[in-house]
Order: sequence, then structure tokens, then C-alpha cells
Amino acid sequence: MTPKGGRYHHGDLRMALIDTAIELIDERGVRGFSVAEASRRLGVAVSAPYAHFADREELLAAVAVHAYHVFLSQLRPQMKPFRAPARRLAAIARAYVRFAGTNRPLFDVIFGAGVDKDRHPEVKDAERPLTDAVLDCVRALAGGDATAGELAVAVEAAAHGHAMLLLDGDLGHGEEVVELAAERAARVTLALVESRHLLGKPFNRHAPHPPPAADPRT
Amino acid sequence: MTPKGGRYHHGDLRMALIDTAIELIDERGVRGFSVAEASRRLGVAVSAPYAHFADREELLAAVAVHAYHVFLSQLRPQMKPFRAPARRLAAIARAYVRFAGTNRPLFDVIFGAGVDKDRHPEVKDAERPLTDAVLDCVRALAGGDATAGELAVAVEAAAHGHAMLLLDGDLGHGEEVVELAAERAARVTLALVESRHLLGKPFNRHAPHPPPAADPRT
DNA sequence: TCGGTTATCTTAACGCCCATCAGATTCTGA
DNA sequence: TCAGAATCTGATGGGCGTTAAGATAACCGA
Repeated sequence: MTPKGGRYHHGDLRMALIDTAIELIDERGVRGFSVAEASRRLGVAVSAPYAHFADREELLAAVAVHAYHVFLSQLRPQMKPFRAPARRLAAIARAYVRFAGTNRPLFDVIFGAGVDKDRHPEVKDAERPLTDAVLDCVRALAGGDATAGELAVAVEAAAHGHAMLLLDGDLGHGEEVVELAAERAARVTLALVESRHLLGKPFNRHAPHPPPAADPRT
Repeated sequence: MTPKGGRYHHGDLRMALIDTAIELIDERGVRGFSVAEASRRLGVAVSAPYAHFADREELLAAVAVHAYHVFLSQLRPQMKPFRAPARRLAAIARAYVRFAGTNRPLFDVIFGAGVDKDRHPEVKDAERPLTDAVLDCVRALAGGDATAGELAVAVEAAAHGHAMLLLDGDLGHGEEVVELAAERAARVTLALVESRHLLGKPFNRHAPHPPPAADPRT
């Protein structure tokens, strides 16, 4: 809370570290973030963070948890206007891409910081409301159908893929670009739902396995 | 070529570094890779690599270029059996996910090593045949239609999203899982193509903008 | 109010890593 | 043959993650 006025104890170093981490990641990317520099920026010894986090990864995991909370707080009002499951899925996809485009450091921490979600269950817990929301919609559409899981994966994949292309691709920057990508993701989601009958049908004839990997190195 | 038998010159240190980098990334992940350890494993001074690469990132960029070459060499025979553009797109998506599932270190270098493609045009060049292949198919489907670019993005997003969920999600491991994810990506691609008429129609009513970001940190 | 326990922070240190530099060795081609 | 270019070594500097031992502050029961 109080930004350290020369006192021995900081006040709330744990939370300050999370905030500063987001700042630094915003400035230099996940890869450029270092615990030491965060400490320096807070006027604290480089070893101080280790009273609150076991290691660097645990700090990043805490940032990821925060990121999920922010995302869900933005998602909920965007889902509210819609009752039809298909529209709700589209709203999720749209919110997902918007979040990536307008909160890049948070999105990057979730997917680009290399936080092992198996070793940090808090992150998985923070993620669960999102996957539950998707599953609820999908089940309402497909019932107990075996294609439900498939549709859920497809929806998540489409949203995530559009987000990645927005951030790393050649689409450019700016709010219009974000909204364009978000709208595309929403439309694709609707397309997936409407053609979900396709997902059940087998389509694997003429699908040869890959040959042994060649090695055309330069 | 020759693995250094005590000679002063290594023989082909540049290529050996690329190979060793892939080994190390396979063992410890992109994040755990270090130039120093690669040097040690090759019996060479830790400063030797800098005669061939300006810095760590340039070495990883070379690995990424190699990765694209491998992927394209696997993609081509998988596209060959198909002539219909839609089927060719599906084959691309399938090959994309297969590549991610069976060549994880290479896939991780491309997307998870933080290589700035703007600062390393070689990577962009190595990537181009892939994006061209997608664009060719899409244009054959949509002509000069304005939805062509949109469809291309959707296809790439779907493939990439399925690959990410395969690697980082809870789908499990093993060859069957890879093939399942690949087949799903292929089917989703077909669904996208068949419903591409949807992509042209506007769908933005009832799409509220996100509220100012709340901050429900723990 | 006091005193001990616990949480938090500091100082110091270790090992690893990236990167640079000067100089030694080998290769190349004119 | 030999000069210049390419490649590698050894040494060095600076940064980072992490741990250990001890100082300081906050807390809480008596």
C-alpha cells in the first residue's frame, strides 16, 4: 500500500512485487523481467522477494492468477447480454481476444512465461471458471454428445489462435485492429457452432502419415 | 561433421551448435537452454559460439529457421494427395498439429523462444512458404473476395490453437492424442471453409465494449 | 505492559550465464 | 609462400537467481 518511505518493513511487498512485475513485463517483455530489477525499483534488497515467493516462477504464477482474475472480471459483463449458448460462446471468444489485445503483459504471463501449471495449482484454479463457462455453453448445445469436448477444444483453439495472431502476427496495432480480430474470433466461433454436425463425421480417408523427417538444414 | 577430436578448429561448430541446442531444448525446454552449456557439451570454450552467432537469440533464430525447413519438408508430401483447396487447407492444419506434437522442441523454438522475427528476417523468410501455401488455397476458394484474408487468419488460428492446446492442455500425451488433435484441426478447418459465407456477414450488434478493468487481486 | 515468537528485510556470498576482448591457432587464396 | 581472414581460447565484467545468517519490526499471549 504505502510505497516504502525508508522504513525497514515495506508494508505490502508481495502485492507491490506483482504490480511491479506487470510494469516491467509491459516495458521489457516476460523474458526481460528479473526479480532483481523489480526489487531495485521498489528500493528493497534483491533477496527480499524470497520471503514471499519461493522462486521467480512462483512470482510469475501469482501474476498469472491475477491475470485470470482480471480477465474473468472483464468477461462476465460481456457475457451477460447473451442467453443463447452460441452467442455466449462468441462473446467469450471476443472477450478473450480483447483481453489479449488490451492487456498484453497479463496475457503474455499466462501463456508465454513458462509457468508450469501442474506445479502451480493456483493457476489452474484461477483458470477453471473460464473453462467451466465454455463447457456450460457447449453442453447446452451438444448435450451429452461426444462432440461436446471436441467443440469446446475448437472454440478455445479459435480464440487462442486469433489472440496469438493478433499479438505476434502482421495485423498491426491499435484499438481497431483488436476489435477486428475480436469480431473475427466471434464469427468463427459461431461458424464452428453452426457446423458442429461436421465434427462428428469421420474425415480421415486420404490422410497419409508424415514421412520420416527429412533434414534440409541450410 | 567431425565431432572435434581435440583439434583446435571444430570443423562445423555452427551446425553442431544448432543440433546441440535442439538436444538441450528437448531436455530442459527453451527456457533452460544456455549457450554456455551447449559449448561445454561440444568441448569448446563458452565464447566460441560468438564467432558464429551475434548472441543467444541469433542462435535460436537459426534453430527456428531449421525448424521451418523441417516442417515444410513434412508438410509437402502431406499436401500432395489433395487437389481441392479445402482439403489442402485441412492437410495443412493436420500437418501443423502433427509437427507440434512430434517435434516439440522445434515448435517451441518457433513460438516460445521469444525470437523477434522483425530483427531476424531469415525466420520470416523461412516461414513464408507456409503462409503462401495457405494464401494460395484461400484465394482459390475466395478469389479476390475480401473474406480471403479473414479465412486465412481463421485457418492459421485454428491450427495454432489446436497445437497449443495439444502441448499445454490436458489432452494427455502419446501418438493417438496427437493424431486426434490433428484430425480435429483438419475437421475444424473444413467447417470454417464450408461456412465461410458467415465470415462476410456483420455480427456486432449486442457486442458491448469491455468495462474499465476491475482489479480483484487476491 | 512486557517478552518471546514469527514475519520480514538486509548484507554477503555462490554459481551460473551472456557477452566482449586480446591474443593464439588454423585455414584460405593470391 | 605468406598475408589476411576465420576460428577458437582464456580471461574478464556485469547481471541474475538463490541461499544463509543475522538484524529489525510486528504480533500476540501472559
